[in-house]
Amino acid sequence: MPEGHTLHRLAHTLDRAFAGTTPRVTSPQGRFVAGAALLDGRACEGAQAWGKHLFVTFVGERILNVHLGLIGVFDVLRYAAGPGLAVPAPPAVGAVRMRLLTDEWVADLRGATVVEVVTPEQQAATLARLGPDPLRAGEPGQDPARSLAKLARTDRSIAELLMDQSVLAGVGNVYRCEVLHRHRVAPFTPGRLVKASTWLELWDDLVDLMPLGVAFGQIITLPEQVEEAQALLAPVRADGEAQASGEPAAYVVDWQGGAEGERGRGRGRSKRPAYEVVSPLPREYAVYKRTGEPCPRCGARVRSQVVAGRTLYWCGRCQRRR
DNA sequence: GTTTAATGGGTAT
DNA sequence: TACCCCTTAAACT
Repeated sequence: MPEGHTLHRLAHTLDRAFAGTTPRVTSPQGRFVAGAALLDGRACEGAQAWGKHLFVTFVGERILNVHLGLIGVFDVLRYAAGPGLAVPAPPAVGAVRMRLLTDEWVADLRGATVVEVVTPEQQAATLARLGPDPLRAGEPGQDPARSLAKLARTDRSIAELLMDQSVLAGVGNVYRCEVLHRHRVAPFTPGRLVKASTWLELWDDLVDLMPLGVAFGQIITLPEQVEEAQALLAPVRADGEAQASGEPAAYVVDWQGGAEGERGRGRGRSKRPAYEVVSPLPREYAVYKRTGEPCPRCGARVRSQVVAGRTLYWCGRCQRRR
């Protein structure tokens, strides 16, 4: 279920699980056997995400590149309470393209559109094609002003531009619908008519919102939920130990929630292991997937339309073009 | 048992 | 704009 927040959370979890270890790398399903052999038995140096692209680096400049696409899933589970306990690894269920395994952690990848081993040069080429990532705001090159020149000379709609990863990296269909609604932006406004200030407001909002998505493992955009999520994070952010550890504070909730690693209620013959992310917040949105229902702000019916193969949702009244 | 939808994106037309 | 790839599970028959 991948927008940028999913990949950044995953990068962090994989980094915590495998950096500094030498995992076994296999392809139970058999479609990544050659690639897995290139990584098997090599020490893992770490994992990072840019937009929706995930990279796991191994010694010898071998980099695992994963893109989950629409339906890809990368399940990371701590199946043993500690290293060296000789707990049997869980069986690979379903179409597991690649498995990373230590005596403590297992990570199963399914359904991804891109799984390949790349060189640092190839990684750089991929990154060069990406626009700024709100989850990397403040880092060199991650500047929303970069996108303004593109906006100024295109008739493509703002809804389309938000999904263009070379304009903005990491936003997908849910974040685009919701952030446009939050700012009352008419989705079909051509890029050249979007004010620079509006673009920067959208960016700033995503910079605030997306870390909540990372921290809670779900997209949070309803104003009251954003407030609640920020309140839940506040004490964690203030935690001295977390600060000292150098971890991005927004990730810390995942320690306390024990998100990955808690076994949930299995449903019999499921093709995926059943562990659940524990989140205090129900999955609710203002407009996404709410066609015909009332806009939570003005009560008008939410509209939807397929745009270039993706369903766009918006409120016809408060996002009316002016 | 079969069809469909899902928070993506590439390539052909 | 259409079609293709990846996989699962819920919603249909």
